[in-house]
Amino acid sequence: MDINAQLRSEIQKALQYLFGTSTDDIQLQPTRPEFEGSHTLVCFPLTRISKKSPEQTAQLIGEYLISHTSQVKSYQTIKGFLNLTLSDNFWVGVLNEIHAKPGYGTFPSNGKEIMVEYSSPNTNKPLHLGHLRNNFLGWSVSEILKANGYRVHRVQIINDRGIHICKSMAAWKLYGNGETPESSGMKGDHLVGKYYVEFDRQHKKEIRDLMMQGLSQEEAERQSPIMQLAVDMLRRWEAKDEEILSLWRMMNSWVYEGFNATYRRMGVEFDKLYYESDTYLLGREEVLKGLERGVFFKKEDGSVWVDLTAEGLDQKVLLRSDGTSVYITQDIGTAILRFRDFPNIEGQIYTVGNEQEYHFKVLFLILDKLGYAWARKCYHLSYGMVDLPTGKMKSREGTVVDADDLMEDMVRDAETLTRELGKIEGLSDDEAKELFEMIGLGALKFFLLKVDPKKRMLFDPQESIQLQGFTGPFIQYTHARIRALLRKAKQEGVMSQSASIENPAQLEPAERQVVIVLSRYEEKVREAATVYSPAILANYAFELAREYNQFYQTVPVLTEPDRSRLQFRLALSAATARVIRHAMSLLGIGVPERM
RNA sequence: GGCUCCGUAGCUCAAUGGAUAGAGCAACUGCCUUCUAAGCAGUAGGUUGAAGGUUCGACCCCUUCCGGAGUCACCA
Repeated sequence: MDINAQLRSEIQKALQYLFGTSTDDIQLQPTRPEFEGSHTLVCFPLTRISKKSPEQTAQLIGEYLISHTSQVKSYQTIKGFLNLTLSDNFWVGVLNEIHAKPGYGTFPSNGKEIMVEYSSPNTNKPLHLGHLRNNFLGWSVSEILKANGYRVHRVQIINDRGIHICKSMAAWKLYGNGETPESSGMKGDHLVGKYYVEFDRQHKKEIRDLMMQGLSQEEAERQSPIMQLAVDMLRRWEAKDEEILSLWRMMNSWVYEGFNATYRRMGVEFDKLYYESDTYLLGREEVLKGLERGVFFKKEDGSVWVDLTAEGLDQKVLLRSDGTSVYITQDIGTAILRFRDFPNIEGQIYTVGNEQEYHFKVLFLILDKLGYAWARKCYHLSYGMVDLPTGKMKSREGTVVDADDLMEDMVRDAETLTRELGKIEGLSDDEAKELFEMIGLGALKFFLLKVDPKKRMLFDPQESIQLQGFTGPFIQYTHARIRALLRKAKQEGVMSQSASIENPAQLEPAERQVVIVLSRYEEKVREAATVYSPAILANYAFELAREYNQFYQTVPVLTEPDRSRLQFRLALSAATARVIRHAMSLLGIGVPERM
């Protein structure tokens, strides 16, 4: 089945036969579309072995492959490139295998477990566009790893404590008049976010007033009454003051309810949630243990540090002089707790923005220093920020794109266009609604996933609602069209009963191209996992859909009189629909039966 | 300032050190009396930020420079 591996081994045999020695460095690549063939052997590096020119080397190998293998039908050499054309017979066999393999694209269990963290929001405001990229990425990478045979645990760390939530609490206490999600009809996370914004407004106002009275900016920021209230709340929270704790629990519960609704619509789930309030103390203990063992050191003021100068970094504080935790302290605790909870995982993948690259470098080094072997298997899945045409998203400047609003907009646009195109006849209201949701979310997810995660990307709302070209809906549409075709074939009774495909005498170029693209799917699933990039599959799904559309446009299916050709085309269509569905599901995107 | 990442068509993005650097959008031209035109075919668009170097071969590796972003908190 693995065509590359087959060819590689045949080529190695050829080298052995022709030149008396071989190499593992066989450079096989897809043939460029402007040339004949499907696989290209780059022969320049082989001249060391052959002691001949690249052209001659290519020629000799080509001749050998034709006479010694069943699959290579002809070859063409251009400069040092050996382009191999495989027989149509072989390609029919390939399609047969794909067709007969329901799990094409899913690999058997490799016995390994892995943990993927994503989302991990603060609890003081609703999710935004950046969280969407994060969540879609985390979900998709999890699906990709599962398809590659891993058992995956999806988790997040919820940053539920700290000054940020106390700010929302303080503003609510002062100005909320007991407002609740029920009384206001507002989603809980948005309600709490409203008071976070309110805090900032008040804080700024108080700073202005205090500075007018002659205080410095820094003093004013600290002495502002609302800031002092928030800081006091944080102190009382750490002292387990019941009044504060119950306010904190109440407001966080509002947020969780809101988050859950957002996650539901996004289509993401988690196997286990970790809360910072549960792990920061463990982190503190671990740091203290490390201090005893001499892994860390204490400064005169009582603060605890790690020295990473030997690793090319600097010194990092782990506990403040008053003994309290900093950000990284709880991450240490969380990591250790997770490996206790899931002793069989071989590592963790942290889906976190690239602004925290330094942080994770430090974290993994610390865990390593503490003697945890798994630290070396931890990976920061670092992704680039999402920018707007107006520049960077800034919550304080109100330029943040809200996740709920955006999803709503996308679905509404999908609905408008679908109605305009008159594509909802025959659908019930529920079915239509489901379709709009699938298209809107599909467009959004695809837009965010088609770019290499590592790269920062621009989110242009105008472009994201596009449903043509390199988009999710284009691929969904291709799938729907195939399904319609297959329904009709069944209805007309032209669908073959036999499981295997008959061999048409010769393939149309468009048919052959589709099979070639289909045959590359599993290596793409592998590659996506090794580089943690859903973009690989997004690009692949697009390429497949495009290739199929070309076939669909140029080759008739249902009206084809030749029985074996008809069956081949139906099988080709069915396999394409299945691979599209599979690839899209790895992106977290559904595909419709009609649209 | 130190470190890291990024500069590819007007815009958004592709391209394991390999062929004439490819798609989508936008622009322009065609194709619905045949399986869904959210489609297909075509035209135009490039000194891959600049200059050197390594290599049979460089968007990719190395050096310098220019431009942009991130980071270097007893913030998270």
